[in-house]
Parts: sequence; C-alpha cells; structure tokens
Amino acid sequence: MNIPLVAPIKCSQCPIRHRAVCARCDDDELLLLESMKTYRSFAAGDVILWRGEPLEFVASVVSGVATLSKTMEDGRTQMVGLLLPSDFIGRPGREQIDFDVTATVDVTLCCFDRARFEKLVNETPHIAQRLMELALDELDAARDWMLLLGRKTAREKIATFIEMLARRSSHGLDGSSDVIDLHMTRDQIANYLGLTLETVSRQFSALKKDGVIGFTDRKHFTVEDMAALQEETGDDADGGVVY
Amino acid sequence: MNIPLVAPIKCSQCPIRHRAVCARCDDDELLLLESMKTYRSFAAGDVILWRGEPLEFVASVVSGVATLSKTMEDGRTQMVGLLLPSDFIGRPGREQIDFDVTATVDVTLCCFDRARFEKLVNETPHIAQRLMELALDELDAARDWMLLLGRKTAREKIATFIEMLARRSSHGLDGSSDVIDLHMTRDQIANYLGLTLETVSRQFSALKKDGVIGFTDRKHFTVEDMAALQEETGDDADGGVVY
DNA sequence: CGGAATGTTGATGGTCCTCAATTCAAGTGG
DNA sequence: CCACTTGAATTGAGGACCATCAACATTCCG
Repeated sequence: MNIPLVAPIKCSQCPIRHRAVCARCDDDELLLLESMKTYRSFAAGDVILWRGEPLEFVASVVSGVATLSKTMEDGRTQMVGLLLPSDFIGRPGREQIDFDVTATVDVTLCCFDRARFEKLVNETPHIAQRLMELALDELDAARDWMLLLGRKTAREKIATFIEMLARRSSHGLDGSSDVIDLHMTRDQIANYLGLTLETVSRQFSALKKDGVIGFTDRKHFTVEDMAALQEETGDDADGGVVY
Repeated sequence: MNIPLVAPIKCSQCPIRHRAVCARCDDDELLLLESMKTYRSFAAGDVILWRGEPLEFVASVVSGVATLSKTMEDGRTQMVGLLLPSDFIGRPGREQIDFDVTATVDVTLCCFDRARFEKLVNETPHIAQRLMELALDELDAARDWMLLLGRKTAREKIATFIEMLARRSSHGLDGSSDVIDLHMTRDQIANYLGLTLETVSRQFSALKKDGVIGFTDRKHFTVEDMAALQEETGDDADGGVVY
C-alpha cells in the first residue's frame, strides 16, 4: 500500500522543480531539501492520509493525481480539492488535516518530515513565500468551485468540469478534438461536483446527444463543439480578463 | 463612499495587532508598516473592490465585516468568503481579484499600497509566513463551506450557519441563550448558503416551530436547544478532534 | 466463464426554486 | 400623529430539477 520508492532523483532534474514548494529555492537551499526528502508511492485507490490521523510528513505531488475529500456521518462525500503535480499536501503548524487524501491514479510524493519542514519554513523565506503562493492559488480554485457547487445547474457543472479537463489537456494550443482522458469514475466525478453518479451519467449522455462532446469509450471523450461547451458552463466569455 | 479616515492608531495599540498580517512582526518591522499604512472606511453596503478592477491596495480588516462574492451573468450570486477583523484583502503578485468585496456593516481597513507591500513581502519573512497562515486558514474554511454547498440540505445549511454564529458570539463561554445578531438580510444569507431567500425564511420558521431557536425580532434570535441545533447541522459530534 | 464493479437508463418522488400575494417594519412628509 | 411609501420578510401554490430506487448493460479481471 505504501511503497517507499528508492529512485533518488536529483532536485535539479526534478520535473516539478520550478513549480513546487521549492520553486524559489537557490542551490544551497535545494541541497538542504535534497538531504531531507524521501519518495513514497501510492497505487490508484490508496488512501494517502486519513482525516484526523497525526500528520507525520508533508509532501509535494511529483506525479499522479490525488483528491481531498470530506465525508459526513451518513456517507455523503464531497471532494474539496484536486492535487496535481507540484501541489502541496499538509500544512505547517497543524498536526492533522481535516479531510482524507486519496490517490486516484498512481501517485509519487516527495515527502519531508513535518517537524523538520516546519522549522525550515520559519528559517527559509523562499519556502514560506512559495507556500503562500500555492495556498493562495488553491484558495482561488476553491472559490471558483464554491460558485459551481452553490449556484450552477447539473448541466453547467458537467460542462465546467469537461471544459476544465479540455483546457488542462490541450497544452497551450487550441487543438480542439484531442482525446481527453477522464481519469475518474462517475462516482468520483459526482463527489467532485456535488451530484449523484446517475445525474453525471445522464448529463454526459445529454451533452453527447446534443453534439457537444463525443465518447470514444467510457473514459475517453472529445470536444466536438468548444464554443457550445463554453456556453454551457454558465461562465462569462472572459474570465475577468483585462482588455 | 470611500472616506479616507485620519485617525492615526498606533500599530502597537491596534486591536488586530496579534492576529493580522503583522502578527509576527517585531518592533522595527512594525515601525515600517506604520509609515506605510493608511486607513479607509466604508459604509454598510458599499463595494470595497470590484471584480477585475486594478488592485491598487491590499488591506487588513480592522473592524466590521466584509464579504467576497461572485456573480454570474444572469445574476446568480454566491458568497465565497467572509472577512472579519484581522482578515486580509488582496493578494501579492496579482493585479486584480476575481470577486467583489462588499462591506456588510461599516468597515475600517488598514491599507497598504500594493506594489510597496509586495516588495515588503519578499523582504520580510515574518509577513510572508503570517500571510501563508492566513491563506491556509481561509482555505480550511473554504473547504468546510464546499461540503456545505455541495452536500448539505437546506435545513442543515441553516443549522450550520446558526451554529457558526452562536459559536462566534458566545465568547468562549457556553452561555446558551444570549441574543445573537444576524447582521445580514435573508437575501445575503441565501447567497452565502447557496439557497433562495424564501427557503432561508422557511427554514428559520421551521427551526423556530421545532423549538430549536427563537426570534426576538427579525434580526435577532436565541438558541433554545443547542444539542438539537448541533444535531441538525449534519456534522460529526467531534470535529475531527484527537482523543 | 462467472462475478464484481462500473455505467446507463427509466420511473417516481421529494426538495427546493419560482412566481405571487400578503404582512411587517421603518421611514418620510404632510 | 397618521397616511403613504418602500424595502424586507413571510407564506402559499405550483412546478422543475435532481435524488432515489430499481433494472439492466457493459467492462474488467481473476
């Protein structure tokens, strides 16, 4: 379940070097981090951290995708965050977290002992600054999601979700009809969007029937009409961009 | 609308001194902040910042309550944050914000020129560290709210809201039947909870009929049965506390 | 091949939104 | 002080949207 990986990647060659919590670090600081870090891998479906469990390490996601989720007594579940490579898990100054962290696909983490890392945060402005930026970015994302959860219709939620995936997978270029991997199950998508899995399935079918998207198989789709998709999200054409 | 206030409060005597972004600053740093700061006041209902507007200053809330909200093209509105004294407005490294900031009651801000403040953040670890903590606290709050918006019923939302107010107004002691001020209109509460104002009104009436709360007038209520209220929130009895 | 997990589709009902009428509270001006 | 106005809150009726329950199809994997 929790397989410590030995592959000793050099920080300087790390794929998340320029975006993770270490992004602003200079060579000396990087050397220090290098001496502290350990890698851990988790298989798809594994729980990385349980809510309330004492937090012994903090970590950066090196590869894979993990989700943060909260569950109520009666089983209702809501995802409250999505962690992609370079995102940070855990928070200095707190001994536990208030949600579960789960690997949705195979995940590799770059881990640091929490106590030692906290000390480092206090002594290394570059890390505190970057951690602040990461937290503020996540806060922006969380706020967008609050609008979705509180006010959008099922169809708008699904369209927003698809548009997000499309934006993320098309790497800069607007190549429209690439095949996009859904990664998650209908149930996970439902928990992400505050819906039931049946509603998710129905809305996918509806968007397909309306020619907005097309499915190659159940986990892969293409965007057939990007303009229509944008329209369905309910968002402004411009996301608050200055002219 | 935007009344620059002249009252020159000394930082050392500031009511939010130990909790705001300046909390960790030493005397020298405080002196520097003191030379940069200006106060501004806003009346209840005033918009402090518009979405997309160039952000010329960042600020700490000294007194009052402000809300962050997002509005869709067709008018649907969702509050995405609540700012209380010591909370921070604006983010270094970004020239605009993606939501409106509105004063719900009279608000006084301690403002800093954005460009100068950003420079300060980079040079003053104590500020970056505190800003990081504030951002992480807000992130925790945002995630709790995402569970509410995505999964809770109208009744649970209202109960959670009331419980939050009760917890906040009873200052530490569990004095049960204090009169609690609602501050907001039904419409604002609805936008906070992802409901309509009619549903808010109906749920208030229902909780009153069931003897959980009692209204002294439309803006003031008392908690008659705290245990029942807790039960209605849908939250665990323990908020993930370690034993 | 068989069983489990996942996904689709249909029928039905409940929750909450929408629309509308009425009540209530707080001013305002004669 | 009392009509009049105005905005906020309450209450009711009806319906839309989405959840629930259920049956069935599909895919995955031993």
